Amino acid sequence: MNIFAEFQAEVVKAVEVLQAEGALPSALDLSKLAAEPPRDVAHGDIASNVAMVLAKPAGMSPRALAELMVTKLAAVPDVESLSIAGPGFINATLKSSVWPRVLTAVLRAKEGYGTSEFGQGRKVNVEYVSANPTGPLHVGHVRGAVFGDALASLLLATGHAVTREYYINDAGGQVDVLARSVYLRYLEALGQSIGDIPSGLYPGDYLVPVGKALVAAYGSTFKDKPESEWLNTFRTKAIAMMMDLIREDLAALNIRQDVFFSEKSLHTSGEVDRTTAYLEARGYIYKGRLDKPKGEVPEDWEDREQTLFRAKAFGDDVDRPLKKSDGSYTYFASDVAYTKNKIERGFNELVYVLGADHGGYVKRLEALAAALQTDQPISVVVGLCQLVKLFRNGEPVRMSKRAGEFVTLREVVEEVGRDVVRFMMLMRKNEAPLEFDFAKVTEQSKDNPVFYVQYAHARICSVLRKASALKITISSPESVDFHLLTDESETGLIRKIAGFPRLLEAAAQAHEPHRISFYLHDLASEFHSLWNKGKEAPQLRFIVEDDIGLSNSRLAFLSAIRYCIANGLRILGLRPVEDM
RNA sequence: GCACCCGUAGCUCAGCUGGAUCAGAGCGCUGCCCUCCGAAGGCAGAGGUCACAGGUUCGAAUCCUGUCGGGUGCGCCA
Repeated sequence: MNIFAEFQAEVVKAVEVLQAEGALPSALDLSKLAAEPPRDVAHGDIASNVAMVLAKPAGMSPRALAELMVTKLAAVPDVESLSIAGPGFINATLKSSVWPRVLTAVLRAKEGYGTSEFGQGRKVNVEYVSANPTGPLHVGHVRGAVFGDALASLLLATGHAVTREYYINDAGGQVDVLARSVYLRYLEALGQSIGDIPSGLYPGDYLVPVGKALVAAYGSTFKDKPESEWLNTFRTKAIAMMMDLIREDLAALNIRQDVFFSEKSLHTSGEVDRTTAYLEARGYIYKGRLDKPKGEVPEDWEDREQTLFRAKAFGDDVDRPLKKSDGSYTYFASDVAYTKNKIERGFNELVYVLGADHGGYVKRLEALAAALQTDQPISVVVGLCQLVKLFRNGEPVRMSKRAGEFVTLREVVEEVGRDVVRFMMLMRKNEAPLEFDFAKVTEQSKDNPVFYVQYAHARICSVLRKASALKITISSPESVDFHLLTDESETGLIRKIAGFPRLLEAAAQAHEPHRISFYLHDLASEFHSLWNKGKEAPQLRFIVEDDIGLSNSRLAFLSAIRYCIANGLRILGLRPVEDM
């Protein structure tokens, strides 16, 4: 049940009636209509901007149009009263009978409350993490991982068909470096002394088990053999083991992706060749020279003719090379084939979650989709996640790869817990930088938003336990008398709960899961506030022992709040706690 | 040089895609509230020319242009 969506539908209906009567022009753009909670509760329950949005195309003043609308909307069953305010807002106050229905709907929907068919028919691919398969994930990956995962859940909850995807960069030079690094570990496992790992190779200890596994599988077969004999085998094995490691890291954050897509497979399947030919056939490829780069010029830069994709024609800053000087494909060529592959799988929307350092990719990804889309338009959404600054008791945590001091994802999760990590990553919108203080996020106080929200849930559970100990049980949702809830804190909370489905839709549309975090914090705050009112005013407590009917309503009401919090937390990927 | 992101209270940030007494929350500071379903909480005070200057319209923190300041990136690396 979404009172805003329902009212919106009534507004549209009223507009259509007025059109049929000839009072309004037949062609009107209704996409800007909104039914939203007014900023100020004194204005009523729902505010509509119809009159202001349609005034100009209808050739009427907003107030006059509002008057007209009101004559039609007055007949809507749930509406108690309507008023026209400010520049032409139509404010609706709903009948008090609406609120019990909202609560009943929550209790019936349970874990499903808030979900909708909003995105029905939209097939969305969310690609996130996609870290190179050369080692475990580190802190830098955490934010994108959590953001992508929560966004995917949010889209799923709002009715989109979602595929969570990881693109494995297993075709470039970095995986050869991995194989060579692993070869040293192999020799080491055979008892050879390898000394310091030469620079240019991956020094991490996490490769030691790979060396051992290779000895277990092949014995000393590859000892003293030229690279050409072992490179492929070692690379394949190492990538597989690194991906296992990465999957475990992700699991520690409660992340499970549906598709792990291999870049290499695009080459072996011939898709890169095919897509290149496809672009060629459309005249999107030409031979040409690029200008010298403006910033820091790489030392080995040379002016030469290249095979270029006309990215500029699709909004990119420069045309992009498809082949290297040795004739092999560039990474970008794989991207072309990969995008084509996604489009052929039928996605309407491609979401890319990237780190802020990949901001320069946005235009080329959009250009690719534009060039490759067929009859169905593809929308591209890029979620850029800004850096996370780590602190420990206010002191910045230094991370330098040289000194080997980089913090792994696993270390962070193990130190503060996965729910805390997830929630903190979602307390900011993705494009804002984020501060993460190890000490603060584990603090058990209201300063810590994770705790604050979890505490509200636990408190509710505590009351429900208490009630059940007193043998007060909640009757069926239909028989609860919610009209007994009349305090303004109570009605305020009910309104808040009623707004949950709308919030999820808006968050999904904007691709902003952080809105859920803020909503939950607000909801928790209103709940804690009501709780404290009960200290001063015993008649406001949830359990009123000499009034079973009232207690019953309040407990059912509490359950509704609880579903709301729990559902929000679950979409963010956290477990609601019943006890702390 | 170019592109993208950001600029809101002393600090960290919201502001629901242009709405209404809208300039907000938390922290910090000050003063209150436990005989009580969890005080691990709550209530109240205070603070900002929404970086700056123009523009668009019924209406701008929000959209456009320019300036200043911070971040990121900019050929065959992935």
